[in-house]
Amino acid sequence: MSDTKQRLLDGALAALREHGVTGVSARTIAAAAGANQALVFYHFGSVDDLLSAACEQATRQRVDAFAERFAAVGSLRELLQVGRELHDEELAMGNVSVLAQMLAAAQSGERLAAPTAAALRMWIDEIETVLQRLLAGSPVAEVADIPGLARAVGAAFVGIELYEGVDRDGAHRALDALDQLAVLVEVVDELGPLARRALKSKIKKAATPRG
Amino acid sequence: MSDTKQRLLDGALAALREHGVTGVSARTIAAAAGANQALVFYHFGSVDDLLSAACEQATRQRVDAFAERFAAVGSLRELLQVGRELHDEELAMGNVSVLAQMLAAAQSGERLAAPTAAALRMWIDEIETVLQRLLAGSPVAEVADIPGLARAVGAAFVGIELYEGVDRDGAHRALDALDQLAVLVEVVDELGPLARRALKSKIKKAATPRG
DNA sequence: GTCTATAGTAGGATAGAC
DNA sequence: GTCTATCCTACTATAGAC
Repeated sequence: MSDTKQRLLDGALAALREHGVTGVSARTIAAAAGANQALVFYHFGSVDDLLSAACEQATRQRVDAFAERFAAVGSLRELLQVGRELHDEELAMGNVSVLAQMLAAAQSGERLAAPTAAALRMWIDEIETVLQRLLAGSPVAEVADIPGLARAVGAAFVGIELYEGVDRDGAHRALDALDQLAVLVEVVDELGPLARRALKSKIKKAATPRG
Repeated sequence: MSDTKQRLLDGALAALREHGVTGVSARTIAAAAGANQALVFYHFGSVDDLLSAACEQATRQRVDAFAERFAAVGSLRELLQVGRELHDEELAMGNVSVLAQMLAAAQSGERLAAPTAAALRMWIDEIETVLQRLLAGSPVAEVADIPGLARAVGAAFVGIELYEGVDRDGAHRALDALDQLAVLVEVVDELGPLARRALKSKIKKAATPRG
């Protein structure tokens, strides 16, 4: 990977951070990269392709950087805690959630949809692995589709990142509330075997998955 | 409200739907409204101000249209069900979640932040009212901050809307999983008084809210 | 691979006729 | 209130020198 190409990838993220998805352009990216505007097209063909590549690479790196922490997660609260660390680090790095910006742009920019979905998928896969491990043998696994839950968690996290951008206190309060809710789920999971069996039978009766 | 002004408000939503936040402009809005481009500035001063006004008005209308349905909600599953109806209706109307697009734009467009936050707040307030009613006297209310939960739910919903734009099947699966999870929460809520008291005491011990 | 220059397009915003 | 016309800026993308 040539030095310039990498600088453009980094510049794309920087431009996304600074100007947002509405203000990103070959020119703002090149300026952030300290490179010439024409090189965007020489190396990547189009701005969208550069953004896609940058999102893919950045997400890959962030996911790898958090791999050990995900592997060490032993409870839902700890999973949420890792989520908050991720959230805080992104914030400290000045990231306005690159992924969320890309998702918004991808709603109508069809060419961005697949690369963006792939990037979000990386996070979802990590979450799915953790949930699978945490919830094995729990009543939750009896009723809920784990891959579906992982998708819900990933998407919800993106939503909260966006929310934080317009209401920091509100987002903080939301995360605290989820933390408290996680306590409840864990307590249920730690119920004695008798209570759990009763719970399971109630769940079986109540569970009528909607089509 | 003059006819043209209203057509511009509708046109702003249409342009947001069709071209996304990256493709919206005074020209695309005016085209969608069947009006002259200069009228955007005459009536609203700037594109951002028009977008803010359109988002505010549209959200107000949608919230009002769902008021009775929110009032009729009697369980968490029903709340989720109303959320899905909302989601489906937005989709059928061709809305790519106007609010999510605005949130993305608001991350770096400072002038959009406050109006967008206010619009999201309308949904959050509705959710908060419902949760307050549903969870009164439940173990959940003992541990979790209801306004915080409402914020988490609202933000999560926005995230899922965005996710749907790039992976329809994945979003559907996520919502199904949440539906199944809601069953679990309800079952907990319907536990006998004895089990509930045990739960509460466990919760009290476990609950150590993070600062 | 990197630069300058430029063509062609679209955008925000205003002035002024009607 | 609405329109035309216009200014100026910024954008994508390419051509061609180096």
